[in-house]
Amino acid sequence: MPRSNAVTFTDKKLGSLKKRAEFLFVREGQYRAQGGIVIQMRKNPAHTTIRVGFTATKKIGNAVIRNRAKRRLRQLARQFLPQFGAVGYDYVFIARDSTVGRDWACLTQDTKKALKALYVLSKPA
RNA sequence: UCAGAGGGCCAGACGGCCGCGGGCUGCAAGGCGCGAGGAAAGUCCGGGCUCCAGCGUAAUAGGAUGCCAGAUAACGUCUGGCGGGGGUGACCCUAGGGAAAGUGCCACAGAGAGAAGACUACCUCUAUAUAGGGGAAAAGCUGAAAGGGUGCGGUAAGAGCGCACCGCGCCGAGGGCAACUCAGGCGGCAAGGUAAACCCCAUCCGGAGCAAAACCAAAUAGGAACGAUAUUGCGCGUUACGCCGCCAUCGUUCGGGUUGGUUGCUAGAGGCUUAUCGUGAGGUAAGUCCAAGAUGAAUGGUCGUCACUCAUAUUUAUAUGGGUACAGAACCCGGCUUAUCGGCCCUCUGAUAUU
Repeated sequence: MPRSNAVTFTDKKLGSLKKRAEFLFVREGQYRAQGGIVIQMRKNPAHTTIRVGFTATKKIGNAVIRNRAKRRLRQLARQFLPQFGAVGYDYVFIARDSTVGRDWACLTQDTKKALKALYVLSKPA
């Protein structure tokens, strides 16, 4: 059976990062911290789709807090990555202390600004 | 009404919009239905299940448990009872076997601390205003603890020295399955305490865990299986005995570690209702229901209305703002422990008021 993320996606469906090695790979790329969110990005020549992963460390809180933060990040990714993400890049969304408590409207603005800034970096002159 | 004791339950509700993970159905588009907890937590006990060359019997070491009876698959859990302690009471607490098997410890103070003791005070004798001898455990002092308590008799002064009551120890008819209880009798009353100190006794216990384990696909060797020959003791298992297994050579066949996927994976010591047996934990029978299954890991995001509650303001009913815990399944059950905003219900006890 072929690996699901090896299939060439033509729609806007997002792939996901699953291995620790993949997260470490993205960490070496560009990053942008904005308000209640940190986004990392790196070009991955092996894929022609947008892939995304989520990180919430123990520094943020217990399991309930971390899961809640990841759900909000996942919701943000669904809303904005198909529109503002760069194809062929891997993204990692990292939760901060303020991710859970921050107003949802502010969080969406943070995400849009961060993604736009990173999109510019993905198209070097 | 106030104060308190025991037990049970809930864990904000509803609706838009946008989404997620399984299942069923459909050629497809889609449709239908399901989707966190009382602790899912800590991983502290007990099981099921899976694997590990072991299995049976016995023993050693180690660990756990420790009044009695019962419940249960099992337990260190639960139920009922007994003993001890606390409370006016409802009720609560209790590791509660053995100290004449042995070892250790009991500081300091104090005259004396375990077959105790004479410092002061007391009684008495001898010389005589002080010293010495004797009696004595009643008073003082010390201490956590001073070798039964109170009263009467008794005496030089005293003392279980004698007696009564209380306490204690031993025996014990009768009651109880048992722990134990107890009518009565006997003994003048003891060489203490500590075993969540070592220890002794009784009972129980193999280890690792779903990242267990099985299968499929890809890719590769030091291996694995079967058959034949060889038959020595060695190795594995904590040890001994018994049974069994492995071992060297040849031939044939198949293929580790790792990665991905599938199974394990949710119908079970299952929930609910009724009947019945039992003081109860629970047992039995009938009916009925199917209730998450992810794997960088779904069960959500956001907005609105209402509910509860807190603060502030005042027109005492509204406005504004805040809050609505602890916490997230990861193979599954039975418990224990810990965390928890706010609220509701039931039963019982004491006090006060009224009738």
